[in-house]
Amino acid sequence: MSPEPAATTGAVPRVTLADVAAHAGVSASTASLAFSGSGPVSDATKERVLAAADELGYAGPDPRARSLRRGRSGIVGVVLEERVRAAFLDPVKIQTLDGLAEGIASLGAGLLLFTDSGDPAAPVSLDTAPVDAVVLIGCSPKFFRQVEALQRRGIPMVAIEGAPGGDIPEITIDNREATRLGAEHLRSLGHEDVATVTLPFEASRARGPLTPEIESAATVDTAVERLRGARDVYPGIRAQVAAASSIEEGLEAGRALLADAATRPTAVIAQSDLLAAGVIGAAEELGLEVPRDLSVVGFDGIRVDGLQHDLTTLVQPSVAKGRAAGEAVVRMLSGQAAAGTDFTSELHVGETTAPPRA
Amino acid sequence: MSPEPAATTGAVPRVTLADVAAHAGVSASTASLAFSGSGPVSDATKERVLAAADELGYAGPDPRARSLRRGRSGIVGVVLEERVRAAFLDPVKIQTLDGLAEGIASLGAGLLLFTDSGDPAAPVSLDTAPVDAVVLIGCSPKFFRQVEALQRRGIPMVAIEGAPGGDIPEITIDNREATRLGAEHLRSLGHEDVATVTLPFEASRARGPLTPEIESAATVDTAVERLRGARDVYPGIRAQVAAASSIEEGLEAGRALLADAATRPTAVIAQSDLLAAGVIGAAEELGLEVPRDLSVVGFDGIRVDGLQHDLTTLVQPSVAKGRAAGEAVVRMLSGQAAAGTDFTSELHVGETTAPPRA
DNA sequence: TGGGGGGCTCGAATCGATTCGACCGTACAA
DNA sequence: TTGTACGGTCGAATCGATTCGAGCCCCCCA
Repeated sequence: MSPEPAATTGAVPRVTLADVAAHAGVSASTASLAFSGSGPVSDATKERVLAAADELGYAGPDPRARSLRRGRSGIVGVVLEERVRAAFLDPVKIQTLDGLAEGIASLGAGLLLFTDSGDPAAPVSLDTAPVDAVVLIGCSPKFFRQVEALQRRGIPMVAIEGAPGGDIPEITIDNREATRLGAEHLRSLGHEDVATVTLPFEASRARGPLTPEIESAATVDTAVERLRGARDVYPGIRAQVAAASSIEEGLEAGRALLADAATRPTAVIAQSDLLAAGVIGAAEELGLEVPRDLSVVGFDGIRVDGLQHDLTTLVQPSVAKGRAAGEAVVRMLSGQAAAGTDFTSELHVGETTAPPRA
Repeated sequence: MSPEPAATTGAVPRVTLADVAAHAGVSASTASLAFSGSGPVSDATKERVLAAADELGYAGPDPRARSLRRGRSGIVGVVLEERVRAAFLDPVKIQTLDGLAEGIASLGAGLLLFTDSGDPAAPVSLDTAPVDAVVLIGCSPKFFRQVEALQRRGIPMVAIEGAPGGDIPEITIDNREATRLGAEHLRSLGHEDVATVTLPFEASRARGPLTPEIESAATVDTAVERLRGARDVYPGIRAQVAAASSIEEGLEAGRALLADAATRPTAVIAQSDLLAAGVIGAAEELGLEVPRDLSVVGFDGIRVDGLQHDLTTLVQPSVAKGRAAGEAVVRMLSGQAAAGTDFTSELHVGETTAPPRA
């Protein structure tokens, strides 16, 4: 389009605001005012500056310089402690992220993803990134070092489901109480022999029956709390640990629990809807009908893509959690204090639970 | 831990490198050297500086200032033209993102997510963010204005599947040829009556039979190219447009195509594996057996969570695409030119295709 | 006609760190 | 002993924009 000789990539002589100002015959300060819009600049001047910018091919103020001066970068960091691939397989996390994006919308900030593992030798980490605030989603205490550094720098932080340590507002849900609700629902239907499929208890993500060792080495509160809730009603409940929250893992766990007709439970409490969908799949493989032969309770209240059943589940406000975190961030950035929030989940009784077969 | 009187959030008097230097009794330049590590600084001095930093609670160089001076922010922007929620429902995009993260690993950069829609009034947009490079994933030409601004600023860009305009290296796959391969596979099996389920043709995402109007208004190359490939073999192929790439949508489309036994095709080419899974589901609802009564070909080669079949599909290198984009970015940032890449997909013959029923 | 009050514009300081070239002293080689 | 080379340190310039306070000019009103 432009008649310029298409500069080679790399050695572009950058145009600065000062150049534009000179070209327009005004001072740099005036030019700056013209760009930021609101300042007291006459329309004529503003136009002249804009025209000069256009002529010189100026693309607007350099974000780096602007952020240094303003002290704000317009970026909110999100820490996920998993690789991208793993993190985004979980619909709840995605919804939470979506809510977060909504919550910080008023900031007009972007979300900077961190999926590193807290490795202090990582090339870029939380503490070398120009973030205005940080939201930790499901993070373990191993981030403590970085969290501390950010606190020293006065960068607001909020945690969603996970205790990274430090004095950080936490957005949580009633994992234990909610699961208890689900368990009570099963008991009220008459179930006595109930099993549970749990989320991973720690980052290594082993799969198999729950052992005391696994339980005592737990770093993921969510799994622990939901298990507690189940135990509140069924103290000796049999538990099978999944390696992740997925249908696939639910299938595995379901097969393990249901294979033996003699020890087969009449109901399963899955710690996530994906796991529940897998358990249902496993039941169907074995020719069992849900809920006639097996009741299944999930957790999350997401719509599992492709699942035909209306799942009985504990609907948690996953989007709201993200939004609350976002709003807390906004509040903290405006200098106010922010407290955490504890959300409650609701039992949705669908068509996957029924009284046990007589 | 520290005996300081826990400053209130908000009004933290920030410690700067200059303060640290003064406290350590060295100049700011030396202190800087001590932090960046590699400079010629005696061990004694370095230690002294670090100790001073520790005493003062200095959390390391301010990323904003550093990025201004260095001209690099350590951030790579990713544009998705959808909301977070929608973008991450697509496993291919996630894998691509994962590959991208891998590809830029050597930069040690974070990924800054943009999901805005190219709205020029959006508060934060691509051109006000401190990014070193930008990767556009599946973006339409409506980003042109911003793309232009970034080019003026000399910020390297790479596009994956999508033509945002401008002179940008593109990472693509052989959508047309690959689909043709799948179609030829069906023809070689003897199929004559084949239908296809397509991805959306534009952002509005209407659902239903493909009409010439929809086709001529298309902005999504992927859908168009894959349709062409199918037509290369079956010129008059009946097409049903899905509103998104999901099992749910595949179910809908499958029902529409298969409902009427009289017009029922013997095979379906789905433009994604999720759609294929849905079509299979729809077939099973109708009591059809795959592949005996219906052959189904997918596209992507992802593992559909929960799908029991070994899907016949066109396996595309989704992770490699991301990685290639990442590597191109790295190359461009080091001043070299980078060209696009056209990847090829491979036909994986699974258990969802067979000769049509005699 | 003089004084007051806006509306615009400008100069200069500032954000915080990095980096280049200069400088200094010491140790080693000639 | 003188020259040289080098490791270590420092000053000052620089990155590019924002912002505060001062100053200027013009208009309006008394």
